[in-house]
Amino acid sequence: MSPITPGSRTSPPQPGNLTLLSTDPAASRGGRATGATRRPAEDAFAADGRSTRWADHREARRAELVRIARRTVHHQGPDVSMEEIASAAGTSKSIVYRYFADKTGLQIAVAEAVVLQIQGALEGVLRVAPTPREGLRAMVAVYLEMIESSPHVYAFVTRNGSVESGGPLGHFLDSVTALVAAPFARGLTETSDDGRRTARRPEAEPADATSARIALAESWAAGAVGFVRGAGEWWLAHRDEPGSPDREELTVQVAAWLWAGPVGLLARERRTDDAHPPTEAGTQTSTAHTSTTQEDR
Amino acid sequence: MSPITPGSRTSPPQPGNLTLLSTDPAASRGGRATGATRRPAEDAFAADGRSTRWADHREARRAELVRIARRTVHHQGPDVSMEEIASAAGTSKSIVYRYFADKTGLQIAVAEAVVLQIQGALEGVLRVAPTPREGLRAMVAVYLEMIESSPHVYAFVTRNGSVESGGPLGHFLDSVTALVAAPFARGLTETSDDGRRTARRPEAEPADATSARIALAESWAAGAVGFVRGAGEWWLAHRDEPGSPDREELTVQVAAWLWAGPVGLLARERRTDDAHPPTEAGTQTSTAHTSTTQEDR
DNA sequence: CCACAGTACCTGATACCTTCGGTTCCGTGA
DNA sequence: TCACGGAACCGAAGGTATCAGGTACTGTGG
Repeated sequence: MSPITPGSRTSPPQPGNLTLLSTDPAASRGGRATGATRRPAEDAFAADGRSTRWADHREARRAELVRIARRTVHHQGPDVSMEEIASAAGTSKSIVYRYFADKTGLQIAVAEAVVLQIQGALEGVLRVAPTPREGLRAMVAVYLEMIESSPHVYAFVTRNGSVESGGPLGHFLDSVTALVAAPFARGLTETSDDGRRTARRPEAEPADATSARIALAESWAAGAVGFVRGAGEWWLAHRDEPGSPDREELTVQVAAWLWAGPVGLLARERRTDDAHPPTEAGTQTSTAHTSTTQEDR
Repeated sequence: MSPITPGSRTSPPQPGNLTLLSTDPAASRGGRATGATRRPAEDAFAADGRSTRWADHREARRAELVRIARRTVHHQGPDVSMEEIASAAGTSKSIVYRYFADKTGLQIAVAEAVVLQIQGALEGVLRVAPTPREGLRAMVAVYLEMIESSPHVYAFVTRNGSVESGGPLGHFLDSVTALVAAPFARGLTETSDDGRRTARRPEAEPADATSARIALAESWAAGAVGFVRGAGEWWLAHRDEPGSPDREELTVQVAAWLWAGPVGLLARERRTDDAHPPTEAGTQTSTAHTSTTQEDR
């Protein structure tokens, strides 16, 4: 492959922002020299053209590498080495390492691309049928479609390389969780389950209650994503066995479960008791206290 | 540590069978010389004393290594190398590799130990309060207790090394899923949600309907485990933030969600419609068909 | 105003280091 | 003779260093 000269201005610098969910601290691992730190455009000094001239080229090249990595993973499986990816890109490892700090950086970049695509698909569906019920079903559908259409990329993106990558889940699942939590948290405050606004708690809510409600939404979202993940991976492994549902059946089933669970429960308890915090502690709160693990023996 | 000579008969050879869920194909990876293949007791030849002499020593040593590995992971984190584990055991890598085929074999063995422990704790709780509702709560509680008391071991056991390890989930999650699916599948056929027997479909059910019901139970179990996993890992990462619930609150919440979801849904639809398959396809079945991923571009 | 030297950055390659999973070999002891 | 146990060894993979180019921007002298 001939070297891409910066003057050629090959492709437009990739749609929207790749920094979705940039609040994540480890997102900075994505690229070592993305330019956000040393771009002199906002600097006091005038922009040195020798520095700025590579900006869009870098972006394009990086996106290209992400694309190639994704394709390679799709074909070769999630265990591809960096050398394989580099040679698939017609270059050598050092180039890849120039754009991504390490392998998890590349993984994060691929995950961001996939999340962006999921987000797009989701928005497309929701623009057609914007009921919350349908939104949930669309999320499940999109997730399962993705998992089926490219299980290798899914595995690559889902896998968490080491512990020290911020959260315990990979960034992909984190992003998806945030994607799911946002409308749910909104619905938790504003809308009822039939889509009509009810103006719950319009004002004068203590701050800790707010954060508790947000935490509630996030924990549910994490669990819901986990549910879809678990059911999806189970299905991926068992879908050839007799009696296993096909994707659409599973989609409907999982969406129904999730819908009947938290959303319906919240709607029900809101209908009956509003001041009561939504822990639904109807049963006793005594934990098992079985002291399950004694690792230190 | 002094070498354990085979005649010493140190510890009893670990309670019950370690071959829990031995239907799993990759469970044979657990140990290269566990004896299932070359134990001469069932062989045509008479038991050679020189061979049988080591049998219990092997078992004890293996269990000891599992214990040490677990302890080491608990302290050093899930990224310990085999050499670290070996030196923690006061020996060298080759010994470890004599008892475990590879690192995932060791991982599986540790996972089996943990699952065994979870199972024991679960049975203890259920012997006290054997209602299904309480069973679900106990499962969630045990899982979250484990995840909290030793996140490193949890991470070690949960992580799936490569793709070619049978299922996409690690054996730990597979085992836990089976653990959860079993009572649920039983309850799906026999008991109602209030614990009274209803004798549903006593006979003359087509075989495919049976397998479909089993698949339904398993998919729900996989999803439920995923839900607990997702919520638990989210909680592990966010529990220090304001508004986050403590473990007991989360336990109650998650159990309520899961209970209200599938179990309540099944109970509800059983109450209304029995012949109708439990997909609850009240809404339209048209999938999104957004064709989310095009990896091959 | 313009050519030329210098500079800043990129590309691509090869060799190298380190870590770690896994294997081989050999001595030893019951 | 058999298994044990240690230590050296191997190969793969992530990641780094350094090299030789190459191209466009910048400044300065004629």
